[in-house]
Amino acid sequence: MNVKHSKDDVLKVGMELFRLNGYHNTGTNEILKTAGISRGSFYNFFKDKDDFGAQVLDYYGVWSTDYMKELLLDKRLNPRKRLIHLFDIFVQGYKRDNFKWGCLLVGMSQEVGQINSVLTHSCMTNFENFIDVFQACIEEGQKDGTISTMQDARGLTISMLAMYNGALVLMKSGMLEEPLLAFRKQLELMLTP
Amino acid sequence: MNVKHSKDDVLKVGMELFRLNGYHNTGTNEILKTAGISRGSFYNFFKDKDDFGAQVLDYYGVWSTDYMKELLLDKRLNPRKRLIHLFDIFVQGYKRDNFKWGCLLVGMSQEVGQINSVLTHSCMTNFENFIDVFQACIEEGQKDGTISTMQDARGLTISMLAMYNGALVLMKSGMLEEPLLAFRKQLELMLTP
DNA sequence: TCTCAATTAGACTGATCAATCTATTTACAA
DNA sequence: TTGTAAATAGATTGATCAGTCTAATTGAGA
Repeated sequence: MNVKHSKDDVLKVGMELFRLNGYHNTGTNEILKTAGISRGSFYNFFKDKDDFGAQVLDYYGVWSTDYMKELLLDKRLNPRKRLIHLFDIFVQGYKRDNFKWGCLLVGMSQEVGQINSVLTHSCMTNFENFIDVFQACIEEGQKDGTISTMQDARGLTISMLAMYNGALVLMKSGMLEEPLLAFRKQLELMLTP
Repeated sequence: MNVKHSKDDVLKVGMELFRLNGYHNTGTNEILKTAGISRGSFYNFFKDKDDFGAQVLDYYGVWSTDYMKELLLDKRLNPRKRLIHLFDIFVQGYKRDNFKWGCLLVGMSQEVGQINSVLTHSCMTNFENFIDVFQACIEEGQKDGTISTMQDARGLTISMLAMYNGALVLMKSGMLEEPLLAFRKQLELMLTP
């Protein structure tokens, strides 16, 4: 027990550094130092930095969707309220940490050149997973009448996540809470039937 | 006339490369080679890469807002139709180039670590300029009744731009046209009174 | 035409990058 | 306890990075 430097610990460090400072802006030395492991261990765990990056993306994806599913499957609230509650919690979290965290998928997908990279593909796969989780909740809400049917479930899901991602972009650019509040307001409008 | 290698030419090259492949992922050598100038000229024009990056951001900001103003001040359409027309043209443009371009502000703001960078500040300033341009149009539409007043002008503007930025993120991640279409549909819903 | 400062060319520098390599330690099975 | 493979340490490597430096070229004013 108490395995000090497991692979997951390094992935967590990578996730945090990449979210804070970007992928290319974070060197392997910083990762090694922060995680407290040696270069030998790192390259024993991961083929190269891109492989590490892809595994960090998946780690982030699983870490996020696990938490989201927990909230989006909570039958004590109707689907619309579940969504609003989830985003409220997310916004709270960003605020608590002074808006320093970005979304890893957003950051890396923009940073990585599009052709020929493992990372681009990994970003899209994880985005699609996000969409699936939210879409299920929205479909449920559209069926029981608690969510607007003005746009089909997938379109509404993508619009909603796009607006959320964009709000995070503005937040991290220095606008802090304002875009999150605007999103919060518009979210309610777009979900309400 | 026909000044081959003006400062603006280099800025344009930087804008394109940064939009395609990101800031840290684009080396000065690639910029020099693409623009066809020497290292000496580059460092005669720009103090360092960050200074170049900041000027590229401003170049992109002016280049964009000039075009947006042209469409958003076109009195032949009502404000709501102006906005929809503008985004339709933007979407058309991205499609024409196979969705390879991202938004420079989105990309760079996520890529650059937040503390102590000229670039972060430059991103926010340019975002604020974008917001001002759109907000004026939305205010006009809210006054003449062609745009929804469910959210105040600034909040609605930020929501709209957030959703657009987020759609571009998803587009560049490999989802191509789908997020743009979802945005297009939701845009109409959120603007209509 | 001459002068001199501004611009440009491109070799060069030191720092830093991802990645490799060898030696050593650890963990575990026999 | 011993044998062996996996895991780890960390010095090292070559490539590439941003940025500097000196020499050559250009262009405008006298």
